[in-house]
Amino acid sequence: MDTKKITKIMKALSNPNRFELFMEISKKNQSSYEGEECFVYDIMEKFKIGAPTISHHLKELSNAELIITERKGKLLVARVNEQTLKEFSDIINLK
Amino acid sequence: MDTKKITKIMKALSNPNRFELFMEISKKNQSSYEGEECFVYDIMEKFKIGAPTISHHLKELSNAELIITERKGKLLVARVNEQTLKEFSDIINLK
DNA sequence: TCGATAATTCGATAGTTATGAAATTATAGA
DNA sequence: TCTATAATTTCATAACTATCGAATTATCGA
Repeated sequence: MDTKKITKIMKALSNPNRFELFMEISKKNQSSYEGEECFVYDIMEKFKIGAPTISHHLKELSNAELIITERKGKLLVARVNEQTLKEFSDIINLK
Repeated sequence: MDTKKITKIMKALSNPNRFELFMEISKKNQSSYEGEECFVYDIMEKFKIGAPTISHHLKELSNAELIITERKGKLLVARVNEQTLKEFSDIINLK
């Protein structure tokens, strides 16, 4: 994981709303939520920001490969990209 | 460590030049360099950016409490704030 | 196929940021 | 006190970003 990739992840998580959004997706991915799916529409209601902005933030998280999104009918399902997260935390620990 | 603090650190490390600057400071803090001090002036020559920009980046890293700076005569010494780095990596690992 | 709902795209805007040139400040040595 | 060097501050600017309203697209159910 090179500087470009790392800083892209950092930037994706540097906006408070986007960070909280990621945390929310991450939380829903926990085992305690097993079986349930993380629909962005549900999450969205927790935030005070509009749909276009959510869409923009999701794209940023997706571009940084922090999440993987998939459409289920009308709804969007998001889940954490464990691979990226692992590589990222490994690097942070090195320092 | 709350969202505001975390995202401030993320932002501080989201600029490639600033990230490399931090890594350089971090590297000089390793045990293999023990005894030597990390003078910003020395580091600066490795980067293609000017002194005012370095100054700006150092302030950002300092504001995020990622580094601690101290003046030694004409030169500036920088070292990693281990406390912040530890708290930060703990949080990244949680996710 | 039509209407409703979820999501995205487009266009605009206010705010932020990285950068450098020029000026200023701090410090050490002569 | 003068000079040279290291660092910071100030100012300007180009580029980027978060956000929203409006328009558009995708999908499902009737």
